[in-house]
Amino acid sequence: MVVAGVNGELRGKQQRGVEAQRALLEAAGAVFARLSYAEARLQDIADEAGISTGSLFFHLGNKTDIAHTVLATQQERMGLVLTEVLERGASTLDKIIGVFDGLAELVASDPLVQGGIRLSLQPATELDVEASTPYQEWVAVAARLVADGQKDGSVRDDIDVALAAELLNELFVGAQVLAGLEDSWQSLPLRVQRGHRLIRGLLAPQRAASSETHS
Amino acid sequence: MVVAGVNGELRGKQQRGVEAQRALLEAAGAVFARLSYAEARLQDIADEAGISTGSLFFHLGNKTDIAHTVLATQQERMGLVLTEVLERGASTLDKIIGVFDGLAELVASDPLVQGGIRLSLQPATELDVEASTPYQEWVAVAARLVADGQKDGSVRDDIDVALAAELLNELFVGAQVLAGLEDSWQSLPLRVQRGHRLIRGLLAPQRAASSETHS
Amino acid sequence: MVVAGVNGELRGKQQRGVEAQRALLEAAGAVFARLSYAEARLQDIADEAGISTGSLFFHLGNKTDIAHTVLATQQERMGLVLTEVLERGASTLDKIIGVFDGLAELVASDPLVQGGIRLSLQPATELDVEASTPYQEWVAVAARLVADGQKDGSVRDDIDVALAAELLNELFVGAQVLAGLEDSWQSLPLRVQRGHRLIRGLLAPQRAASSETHS
Amino acid sequence: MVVAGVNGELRGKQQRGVEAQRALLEAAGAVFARLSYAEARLQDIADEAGISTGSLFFHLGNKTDIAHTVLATQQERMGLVLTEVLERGASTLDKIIGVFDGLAELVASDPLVQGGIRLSLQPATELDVEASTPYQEWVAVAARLVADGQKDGSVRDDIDVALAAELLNELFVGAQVLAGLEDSWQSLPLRVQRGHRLIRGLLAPQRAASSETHS
DNA sequence: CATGAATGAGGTTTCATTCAT
DNA sequence: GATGAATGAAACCTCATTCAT
Repeated sequence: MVVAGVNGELRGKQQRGVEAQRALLEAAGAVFARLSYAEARLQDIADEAGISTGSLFFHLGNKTDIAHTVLATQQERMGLVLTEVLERGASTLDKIIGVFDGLAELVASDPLVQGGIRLSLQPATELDVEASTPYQEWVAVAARLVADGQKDGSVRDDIDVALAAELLNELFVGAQVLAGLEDSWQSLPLRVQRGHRLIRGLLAPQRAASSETHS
Repeated sequence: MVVAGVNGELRGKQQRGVEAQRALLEAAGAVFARLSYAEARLQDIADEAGISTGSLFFHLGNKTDIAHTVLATQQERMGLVLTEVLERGASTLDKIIGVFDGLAELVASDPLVQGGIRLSLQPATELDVEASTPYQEWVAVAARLVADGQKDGSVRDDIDVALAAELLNELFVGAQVLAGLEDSWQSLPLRVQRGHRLIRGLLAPQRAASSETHS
Repeated sequence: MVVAGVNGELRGKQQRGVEAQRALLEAAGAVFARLSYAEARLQDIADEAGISTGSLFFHLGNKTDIAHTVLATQQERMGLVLTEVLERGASTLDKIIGVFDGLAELVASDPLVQGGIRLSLQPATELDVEASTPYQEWVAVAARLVADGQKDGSVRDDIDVALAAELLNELFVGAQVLAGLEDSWQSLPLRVQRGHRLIRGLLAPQRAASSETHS
Repeated sequence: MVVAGVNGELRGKQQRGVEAQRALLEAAGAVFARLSYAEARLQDIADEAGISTGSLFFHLGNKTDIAHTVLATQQERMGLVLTEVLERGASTLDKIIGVFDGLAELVASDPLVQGGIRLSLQPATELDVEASTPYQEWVAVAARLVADGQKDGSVRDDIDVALAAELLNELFVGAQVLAGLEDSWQSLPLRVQRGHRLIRGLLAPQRAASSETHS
């Protein structure tokens, strides 16, 4: 059938284009993960992807366009982890910890996400503006979860929700940064795990006190 | 004495040189505080200091030299805060918190230190290597303090020293990074203060439990 | 006849090709009319024609090929106007003025001709050579017409034919250029009309003197 | 005297800078005189001036900056010719013709002015806006002169001032363009001289009719 | 010591042209 | 025939570094 042929061709070409774009993005993320925005050369990205700089421009546009797309994709993937964890049946406190673990796992295994993190931590004049806003969003997410936990009883009542959210965020960001410097995020899941006790101590109801945090 | 006179003159010249160098370093730090290493132009630093690029080279050398000197000076100043706090008569736990407060104050008020922080958080290929080691040193400092606290009884016994040191470091780094993004570190002292309760909850002996952390 | 059929088919195909080529040429002319040769991108032409760059090459070849074809077509169309006007029954002086009017009308209404004008007025290293020769041809045409006018009495005798031809050409070129800058040649017919009196004053026999040129 | 020395040095440096800038501008004008804006490479200009592209940027800035400066300098030089001619004691009609001659001489001998002309005749998207306005100014100048001529009697009364100014402009622009194509403006003074009779025929009072225009 | 003009390598971006589909 | 992804050369621009004054 001609129609089918045409469709197939179109899908084939689109498919190729989309795939190439995805591959290029991964390469870009990997480069931004190990070089600062200004230091990363488009040539590096093109080499990493095995294509020419001309094609790079064709598919992803500007250097700033590339960075923005990496950032957007990173947010998307982190958002996916969030929703996936939230769908699990568990106490809210367990979900909070699950989110940390899930994100740590994602960061440790996905170079594009690593690149996004590096980008969002830099003061790149060319990108700025929305670079820092994601962190505010994550604080909001944390606050919502803590409040939910208070409703279902898995988080103690006498806690300042905003403060707790801020501290959780600082802790995670600190772990991210240090893991990034130390071993390219390979140790992030471990670092997060080592923080479980502190988090439970901070959030869990008083019963047994926060003795878990301690050896 | 003639010799003394000559020495005095020399010292005067050296002095002048040192002062000029110090002023240039401050300018460099301020620039690195708002621009990434690769984005910062030597012209920017020269402009900020009100001198010519030629003089900049004469006094501070290479771009990498400049960055290294900024980093070294930052470490020096942070070290000064540390020793100063440790000399105070107080329980070790109070000293730990005092160090955090002192460093936060320093970071918030000293552009050169801000520049050093930015530099040490970047994956600048040209600098690297020793960039990340300072953080390990601070972890070691924290570990030593926690252990001291256990000896004088201001820190609970049943704690994993290394783990606690790591967590303290992560918390401080996270606060640093987020304060840097949010308002150029102006909010860092406040952020650190808001963490006091969590730290006491983590470290203080069990008596009243960690109820302080909560509102 | 089979042969005829084949021929017809071929002619049909050729016909289609020729039509497509013509449409593409119009698009090319329109682009060259508003962008300099070097600034005009083949992509612009393809977009204007609503086809792909690949097809553009198939039909029109090189960028230089395209420009040359536009120039040739422009000359062709201007030549058509010339022969058409010359076939009218009228005094030679009226024909001269008629040629000016006809060309002005053509330029104002035909984007391809506009493109050709722009191309022939540029010092495009890639094209050059023959770009300027057309103007010499038009001077020759003018000279021939002025001489003819002297023979049929519609042009005064005591005139330097070559000089008059040169001046007529300068006047027309000047009007073209200024109309092009001012409003994309929309005002060219008007500009030429406003020159009628000057031309008649220059060429017409002495009877009433050149009082017509004046208000 | 120290002050004198400092002043001398400053003036020396400034002097050098200004001279270098002037030399570069001349080179830029020469290049724009033979290549279209888009075709002219900064390398060409730097080569013509015997310096590096870096210095070119240092002294003249952007490519657009360079073009704008060339255009401004061209206008300035043409304005100088205008005022110089107008200061001569002569009838207004003679001044009008004197302006044409003076400008023709300038154009023929000054490569920077030639470059300015080429630039102002191109539809360079990057420059546009003020590129075409100079011509309107010259029409205004012509109109003023023609009106002045009517007052002192050197120009006939029964003439449409605006129309005459427009025609004079067209004639000069046409001569410019054709002389540029033919022999890089070397023939422009001659071309303008050959137009003297036509101009006098157009503007001079009726007495002897415009018989001068004719051989 | 200080200045700022000069350099040149290197980065980003553009675009004519080709070719597999 | 038609498409558009791919290429690579070349253009513009930036900036660390040097050096004559």
